[in-house]
Amino acid sequence: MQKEQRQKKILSLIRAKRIGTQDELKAHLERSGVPATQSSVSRDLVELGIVKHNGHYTVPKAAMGAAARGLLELIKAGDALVVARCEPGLASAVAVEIDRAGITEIAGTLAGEDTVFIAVTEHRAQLSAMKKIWELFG
Amino acid sequence: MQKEQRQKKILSLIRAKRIGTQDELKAHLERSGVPATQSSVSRDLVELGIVKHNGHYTVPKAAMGAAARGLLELIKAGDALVVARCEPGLASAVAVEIDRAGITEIAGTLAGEDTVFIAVTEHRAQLSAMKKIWELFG
DNA sequence: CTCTTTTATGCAAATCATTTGCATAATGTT
DNA sequence: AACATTATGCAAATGATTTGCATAAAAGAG
Repeated sequence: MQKEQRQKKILSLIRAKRIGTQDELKAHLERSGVPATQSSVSRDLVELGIVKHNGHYTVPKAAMGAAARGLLELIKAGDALVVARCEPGLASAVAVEIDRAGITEIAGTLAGEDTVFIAVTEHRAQLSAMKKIWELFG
Repeated sequence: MQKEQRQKKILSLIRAKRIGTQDELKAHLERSGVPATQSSVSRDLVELGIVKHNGHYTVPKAAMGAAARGLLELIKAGDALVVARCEPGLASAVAVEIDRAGITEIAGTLAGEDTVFIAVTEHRAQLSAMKKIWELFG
């Protein structure tokens, strides 16, 4: 699936350069080895909440919501574990928020200082749990 | 998708009647117009956390004895992990009790606030470890 | 222990959902 | 208006989940 990778690249490109059109963005993406079409770029921008302001695209605060609440990244670990990296000291807060969401495919969470282990019930649940967590913090 | 509907029916059937085998359950489902196979029923029962007790299936509720000592539920997580959900603050106590029991298929435990991760040595040990833990607290 | 019954699971096919690109419509700019 | 840019309906491609079959594993009976 290209989507996730493409959207990450879009975020970093837009933070780094001043980009004025979707075709320009498409060109940059292709130059960094990520295929793209204008259609997909258009849909990505909506999903990421990126808006055009003064003639160029910018990442709004909303897209940084997860980091603001401590969640930095989610990493798959084996078949039934997801590791959440957090800002130092915020792992418990992140874990509590995840627990409260009552996501059924999550078997349980264990928080350290800046890391949360999130056990999912089975492999097929791993991806959807990750999606739901991102939504929670989005 | 049949799955959701089938699982709902399974829950109500099991609460209403005394059902002893998966084939029996399959027959009841089909009589109420929901197609089913033993395979699917088997997988549904796991997903719903339904367990056979005294020769018939029941919707699980944490045994009183277990709850009194903090253990609320046991959940399989992937191949070699079991997650124990506990009353807030009692996870360490539960973990200590499990450790003391010296269950050989348990490789180790890690307790948080209300969650214990229980690593088992191999997949085939997962179910029997869960049984032994329930016995411990039952 | 062996035989029988019951339950679990690897695998491939079927089903269902998401993502994509194309064509083109809508919108904005000059 | 003419041109540039962005959005969207739709069908095809891709990916994920669910299912049934066949059979393995486990539990139970004798």
